[in-house]
Amino acid sequence: MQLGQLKVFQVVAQSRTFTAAAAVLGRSQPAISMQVRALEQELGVPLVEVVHRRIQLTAAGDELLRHVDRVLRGVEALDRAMETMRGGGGRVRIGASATPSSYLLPYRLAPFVRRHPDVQITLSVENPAALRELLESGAIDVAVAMGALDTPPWQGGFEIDTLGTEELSIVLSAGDPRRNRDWTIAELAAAPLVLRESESHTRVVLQRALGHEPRPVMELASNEAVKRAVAAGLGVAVLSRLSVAWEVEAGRLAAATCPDLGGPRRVYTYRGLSRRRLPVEEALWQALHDELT
Amino acid sequence: MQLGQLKVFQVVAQSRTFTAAAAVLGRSQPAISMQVRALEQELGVPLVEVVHRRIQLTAAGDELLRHVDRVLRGVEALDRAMETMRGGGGRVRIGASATPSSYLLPYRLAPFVRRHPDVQITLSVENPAALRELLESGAIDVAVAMGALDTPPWQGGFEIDTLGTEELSIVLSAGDPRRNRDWTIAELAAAPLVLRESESHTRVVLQRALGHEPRPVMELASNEAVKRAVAAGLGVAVLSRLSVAWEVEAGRLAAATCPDLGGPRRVYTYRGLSRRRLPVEEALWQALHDELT
DNA sequence: TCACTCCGATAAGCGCAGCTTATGGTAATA
DNA sequence: TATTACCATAAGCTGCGCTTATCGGAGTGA
Repeated sequence: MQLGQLKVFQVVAQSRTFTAAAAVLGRSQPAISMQVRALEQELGVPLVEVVHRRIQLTAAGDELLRHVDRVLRGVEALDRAMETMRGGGGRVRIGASATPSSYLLPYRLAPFVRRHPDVQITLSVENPAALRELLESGAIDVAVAMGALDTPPWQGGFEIDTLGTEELSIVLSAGDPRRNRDWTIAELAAAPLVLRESESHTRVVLQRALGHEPRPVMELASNEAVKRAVAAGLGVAVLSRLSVAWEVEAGRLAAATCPDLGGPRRVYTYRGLSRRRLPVEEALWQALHDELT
Repeated sequence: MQLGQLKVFQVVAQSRTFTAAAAVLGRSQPAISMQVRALEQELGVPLVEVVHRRIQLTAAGDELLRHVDRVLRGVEALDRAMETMRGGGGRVRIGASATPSSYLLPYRLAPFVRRHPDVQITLSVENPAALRELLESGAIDVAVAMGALDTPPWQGGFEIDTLGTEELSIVLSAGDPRRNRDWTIAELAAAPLVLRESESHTRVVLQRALGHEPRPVMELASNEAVKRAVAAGLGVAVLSRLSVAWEVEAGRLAAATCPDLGGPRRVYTYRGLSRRRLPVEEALWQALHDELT
């Protein structure tokens, strides 16, 4: 069965004569007759008959017409969806680790979303290992991570770019006298630490700087929970400077620096290397890096 | 766009390699590659890519797959519907005038419906003029009428058969002394008549027998209403004997005969002459006449 | 009733879409 | 590095489906 045959049948059903249907379809009359007969033979039921020089659907033809209408509407919907894709609409799936997804990406995505209101963006929060896997399997189109993702073992790997820079701050309660100065690594090691779970990138950096796995007094699942813990005087945290900027500005928390943790580090964007991309995907990638100030 | 291409895409999307998809479809690998590429070119979007030796759908391909699933499900539904038609299922539309549709057809249709529980029968009540038009336009497949329908002016007309016989009775109230005997036409002409509306076949017969248009004391829209009027003593009615059999038997009404109205007359069945028929339609036509006792 | 007209069916011919086999190139695997 | 597995390309062929030309038949008007 062919879509063309169904279309022919639909037009025939709405026409008075085969000749008229042929004119509508821009084909010759025998072509129409043959198509309809082929359809009848394939389906094994009579579909049309000519009575009083007018096309008349049989009961089977009547039933078929309903189905054909439904199928062809489905094809039209398909065409429209692809047209949208072609024209720069569609869907982009971003995966990001916690800090950029909360404190960095919203600012970068906002102008893009305003310019492309018909584009649907999905932002999921994952740890770096999951990001690699999702990107590899095609479940996300773009990954954003603070550190370097393991590059895949086979040739090519990912295309990598820089979204911006990020710096770790030592986060203190509001009145802490040790604020606004450089800490040594020894000083940090001696302080009671409130940290995110062990999969987070901050933990990796800390472990490298301390020379051993940090032993936090408390381990919490979100940046916000960590901040509240510090504010409550439970200890000292190490968080992205971006994530505490508002609270420091408002005087609810204080910050210090620690050069031994390494200076500003890049936030990386990843995407498949040789992937064939939709216009939206390309536009979003460009937007992410163009907005860099 | 071709249904075959959509099917190929669907299989490819569910396969790991083009070669595997080709095996499933029983075609060669280049055939699959070409079909997919043709689809991509026609739709103007990339659909699949091969990453890590595995087929990977792009965002557009993912979206397309959903639409393709829907369309192909629609085609399957279509096939099933046609299979039903082919196998003797389906729908038959009958048009009949009031008396046969109430007092004759139910008995004839009952055994057929019992034997074909998946067949949908539509029975609509129409006057003879409407029946002709509906049959002619294909809106009904079979017509049942008491008298002869005007045969269409062009060659062929309808196929006509006899469903059974019917006789007009004079209907009287239960205690009427004039029951159970032959009336003369003059006697009938002198009686106060309660009749159906002027389009009914009974009126045509009466008019012919009386030599003029009958002048009823009351004109009612249904057989049941006429019976109640007679029972209430409003006058005398002329109705099909079949339609009052129950009431006469129960003693609620009485009947008389009138040879001048003509003896038993046939109830005719009509259908289009050269119409191509489904198995159901043929079976119903046969059943209508086979059940004749 | 007969000629006229309109429409669908049939036949012959042809162009092209789409399949096949054969082969080359490339990425993952040992 | 050799091997394997897979996709892309090329060339050739088959057959589907279109076209034009023509016939036959049914409805229409004088």
